[in-house]
Amino acid sequence: MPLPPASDTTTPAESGAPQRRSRRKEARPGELLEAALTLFVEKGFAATRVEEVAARAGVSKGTLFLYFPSKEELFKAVVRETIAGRFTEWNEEFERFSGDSAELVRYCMHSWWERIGMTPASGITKLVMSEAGQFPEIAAFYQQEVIEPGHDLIRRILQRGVDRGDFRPLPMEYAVYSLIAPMIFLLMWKHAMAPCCPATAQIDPIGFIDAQVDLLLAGMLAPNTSPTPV
Amino acid sequence: MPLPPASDTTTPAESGAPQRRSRRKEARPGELLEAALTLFVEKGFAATRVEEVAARAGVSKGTLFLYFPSKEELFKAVVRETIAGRFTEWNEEFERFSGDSAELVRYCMHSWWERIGMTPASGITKLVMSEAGQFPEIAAFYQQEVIEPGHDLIRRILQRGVDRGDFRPLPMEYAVYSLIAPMIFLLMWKHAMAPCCPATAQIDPIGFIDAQVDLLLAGMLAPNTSPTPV
Amino acid sequence: MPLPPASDTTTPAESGAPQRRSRRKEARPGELLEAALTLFVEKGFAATRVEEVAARAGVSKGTLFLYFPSKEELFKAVVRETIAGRFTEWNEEFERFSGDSAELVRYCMHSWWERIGMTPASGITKLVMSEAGQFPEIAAFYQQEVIEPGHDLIRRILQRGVDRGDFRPLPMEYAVYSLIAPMIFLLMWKHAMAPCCPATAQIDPIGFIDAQVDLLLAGMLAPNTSPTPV
Amino acid sequence: MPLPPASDTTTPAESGAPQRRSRRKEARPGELLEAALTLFVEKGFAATRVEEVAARAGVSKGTLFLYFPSKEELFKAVVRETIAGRFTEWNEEFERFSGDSAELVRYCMHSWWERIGMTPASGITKLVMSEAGQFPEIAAFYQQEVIEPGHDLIRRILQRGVDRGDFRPLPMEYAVYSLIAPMIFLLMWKHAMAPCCPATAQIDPIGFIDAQVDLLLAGMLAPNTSPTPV
DNA sequence: TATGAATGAGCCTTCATTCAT
DNA sequence: CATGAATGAAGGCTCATTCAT
Repeated sequence: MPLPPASDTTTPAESGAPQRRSRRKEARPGELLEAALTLFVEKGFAATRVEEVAARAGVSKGTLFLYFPSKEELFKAVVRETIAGRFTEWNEEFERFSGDSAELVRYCMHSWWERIGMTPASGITKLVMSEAGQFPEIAAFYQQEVIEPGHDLIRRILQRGVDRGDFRPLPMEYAVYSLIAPMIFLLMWKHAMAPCCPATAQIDPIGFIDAQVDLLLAGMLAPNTSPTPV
Repeated sequence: MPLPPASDTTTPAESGAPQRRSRRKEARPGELLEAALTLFVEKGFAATRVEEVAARAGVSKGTLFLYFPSKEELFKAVVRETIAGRFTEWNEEFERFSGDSAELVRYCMHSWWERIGMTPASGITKLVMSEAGQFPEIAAFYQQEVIEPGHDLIRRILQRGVDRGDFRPLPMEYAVYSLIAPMIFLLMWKHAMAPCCPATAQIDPIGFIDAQVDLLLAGMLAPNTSPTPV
Repeated sequence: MPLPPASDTTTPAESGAPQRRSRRKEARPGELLEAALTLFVEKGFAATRVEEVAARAGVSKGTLFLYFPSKEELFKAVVRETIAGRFTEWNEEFERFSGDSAELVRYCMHSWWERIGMTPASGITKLVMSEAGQFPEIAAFYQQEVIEPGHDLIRRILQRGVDRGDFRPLPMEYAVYSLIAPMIFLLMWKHAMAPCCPATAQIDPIGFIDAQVDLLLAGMLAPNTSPTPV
Repeated sequence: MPLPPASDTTTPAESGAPQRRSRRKEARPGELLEAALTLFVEKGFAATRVEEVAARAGVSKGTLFLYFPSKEELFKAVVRETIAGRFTEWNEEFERFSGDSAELVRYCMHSWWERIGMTPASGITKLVMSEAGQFPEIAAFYQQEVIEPGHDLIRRILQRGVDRGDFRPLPMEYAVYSLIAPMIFLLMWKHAMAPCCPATAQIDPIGFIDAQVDLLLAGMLAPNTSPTPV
């Protein structure tokens, strides 16, 4: 995973002496991208000031422009960085998987939650969707680099299920979205609505995912297969 | 309903001779809200200039501030006005419905598409989710006025199905989202990604809804119930 | 003359009540152009802040951008405005002139000094030459709209002298510059060096012009013509 | 002369094997001044970035500030270094000259063109005039070190002509400018307008100088002297 | 009420200058 | 000496908001 796993919200450079003008050319872009990710997700693109991003990364405004030629390019870099090359790994896992397709589906969904959904990277999708109108280019890029591969991976998983006789025949072009929709929904919920909603309206992600998988599998499983409980 | 029924994109010619140049004063706020809705949905809150909104409504920038004290208040008014009181009508329809629960579910989803999903009103949801971070109060309001009632309506529909023996027992707190998620997804897709995606990646809404309903019903129907074809 | 004759250095809006937010749409561009002319000439393009220009014109920074989309366009407008349509007038004067060519030449030079050289408009030439590297487009425009017409007018004057037998045959392509060069020199001197030079090094423009004309005419006059004293 | 005689545009290879990578420390300031001269002339003071100057001199930005405390001081140094002590040489040539004054004038002008006008050093004059408003002190310095001596040299040449009876009596204070003006004009033209003008508007320097000299001499020569052809 | 000229705070971006290495 | 990463003040430009008409 490109983002350091544990540095979610804290300021990155808090080790030892707080020396001004520290020279960390290698580390800077990463720190800036991380700060930008957090702030963009939190406040949106327009409402985030580059100065805030710089401050959160522990550098001055000018330094940011040393690494990214503009706020827009910073945004693009955030998107690119956060999603880069995650699918190779997943495709391989899928190829290696030898068990029941229902289990594979459930594993996939949980795995997505752990690696994307619950990490700050999940904010990226929300971000892209929110700002797509302003950055069609970024949206198209995201579609190509994330949605399309994800779509294909899920399609292959379902097709495997059908081919193995685990699942009954499915209308692939739409069935794929039966798995994607709950994830997108969860993510939008988490980033958009959850912070504004009362405790009673919160959603437990694990429960949510399990329930969606249960219901979908119940609809997809081949007739004489025994259902897969959680 | 706050939006005049026939005024999807053009200014309505409500009375016989609409007198091109007669400015109907009472209509002003409505025209401004409509213009604002369209532009906010299209470009987001920050990227929409009040001058554009005014121009699209056919008035001057100053006039806008005569009706709305600030851009933020305009935004809030757009959301408030656009989403009010749609559920009374739907609740009544639900109460009157006497057929099979599967049919009811399908009818609900299609009805949603026709009355919300395919109209500009659908943009509101996209808008609220995109700007929730900036307008928590509006998001909470939306949660209260739209999500909560919608949630309840769907819950009652599902409960009715279970009570009538149409559906097998369902984990209500999550099952509701099985219907909501595809709608939210469709709507975000339509407003965010679709405009940036190639023709091959487009989604046919009717096909999409039917497929989701099929699969979900297949998972929800009571064991010995005959399935509901499209 | 496009520039109001008497308002060279003073702030323009100093009549009666200093009411803020005065609405003077017609007057604004002129006031701004005048302020810009003065400041650009005085400090150069880069060293002049738009805010200063606005302040000198008695308006706020924002107002300037209401009339000129950018500092660069303001600069271009200054150049265009200051030189617009001066040559039609001069061409007509030339056509009407019926006297001796030597007198015509002398009249021309003095006339140039009175109408351009001694007015703030003269700063424009200095400005264009100084900033030509940065604004090739402006320089080309100036060449077309000012230098070329001026060149042609002088050429016709000289040709008239030769044709009438007032002057001996002249190498036109270069002789024209014999008149242009002293003007340009005087102007560069006035705007660049004069302010920095001791009193002993100052040049009296009238004396300078007369002396140049005397010497040049002495070289140009046809052999048997009696010389034209000052 | 401050500029190494052969280093007009390229880095000089003074010693036999110049050792591409051996950084001759003593040469640094010279290389920087040369780079700065070129860029300042080309783009003006404000539009030239110190980083560019450093890059062109093959050093880092920091190094530049090791030799010059500020951009302004760099500018002043460029002017100071480039123009110093050229007149001793010329004064000597003048003292040695024994021929006709008309020839001396023509020689002078051509000599100026070859040693200054056509070399990058000519850019200095353009530079000083363009930036005089920003650097009055530099302009005064230039006046003292270049204009004044040049002025005096020309005055002596003309006086010699008058004294020898080669020229008719001349109003010295202005006649001097009859020779200076064409040079300044040529130089401004070359550096400011020429790069922006169409081929038809270009000026051939040699032709220009000869024509100016011809005309001026025709006006200055004593009545019974035979004219000096090119 | 409606207008649109005017305002000015705010933001992105540049670049001369500094300084730890 | 040399480097180049880092700084931060400054300036162009935008746009929500005000207000005289």
